Amino acid sequence: MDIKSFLGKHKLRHTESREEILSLFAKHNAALSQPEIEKSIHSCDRVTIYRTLATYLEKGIIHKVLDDSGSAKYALCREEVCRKTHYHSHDHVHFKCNLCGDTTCIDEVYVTPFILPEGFVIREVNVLLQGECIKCNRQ
Amino acid sequence: MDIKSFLGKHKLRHTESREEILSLFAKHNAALSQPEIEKSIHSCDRVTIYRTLATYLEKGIIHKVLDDSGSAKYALCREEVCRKTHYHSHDHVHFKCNLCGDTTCIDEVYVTPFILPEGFVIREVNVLLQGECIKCNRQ
DNA sequence: CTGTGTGCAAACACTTTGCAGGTGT
DNA sequence: ACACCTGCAAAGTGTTTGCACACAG
Repeated sequence: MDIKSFLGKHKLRHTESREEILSLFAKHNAALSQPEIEKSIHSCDRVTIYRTLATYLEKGIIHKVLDDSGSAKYALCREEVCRKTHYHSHDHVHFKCNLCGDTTCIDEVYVTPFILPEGFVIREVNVLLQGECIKCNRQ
Repeated sequence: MDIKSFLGKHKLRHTESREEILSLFAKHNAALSQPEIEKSIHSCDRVTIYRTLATYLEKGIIHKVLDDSGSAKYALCREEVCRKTHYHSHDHVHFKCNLCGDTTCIDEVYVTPFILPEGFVIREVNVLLQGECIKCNRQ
């Protein structure tokens, strides 16, 4: 899918920074943080990366991924997920490998709904599994 | 339970900072971050709080609580939980209220085991539910 | 007395903000 | 042409480290 028209669909201007950051997300399977993006992309300023992430987050193009690494990580929203519900319900599982450090979205795993005591309202569900991923286990 | 002997049991010296920080955790139901502890305790240095948290974490007295607030939060381990398994398996649910900002441990809710594709090994399960808590909903 | 804990200073890492100038449409 | 995007500088916030001194056991 063409990035230029994708950005247009979200009423965003097509710029080099946005193109590069978005295609970096598309290439990478794992969630990315600003510091990680900065290491891969040298053509734009650090602040631009922060602002682009904020913009993409606002437009529902990426979502925040919980992580204990100290810096916020983000991952591309699957088109289907974003279309399904208006309130971004990213109720899928994230897996963080303690060996390679990658955090990836696992879409195949079903999250059993949580039942809380009456009075609680759940708006968002975040599941982070930590352990060793299939890639590291094979090496 | 007496804090002095509790610390002794973990082979830790009894000091004023440790006493204060531990009793703050005991008093509070919600998870605490270093900045929050610093606001409550003025008798010790900021760095001492970080180091005490690191020590308690190492000894399994507290555990890390996932949160999107930008600063790491910690909560007391329930005695029973820590005794049950040697590898701290804090497979309980955390609930963060978007109104009051408190993150609390919900021990009553059962977490259905997650089944991942072969090759993945799960060492830790973290569930963070976000929404509105019972306290805020009633006001 | 000895090893551990603490305070202070400083550095480091991540993130946000203001402003002037550049660019996409 | 205009609104929006970017770079630079600076400041704000959270966290770690080194070293000398203090104190618990």
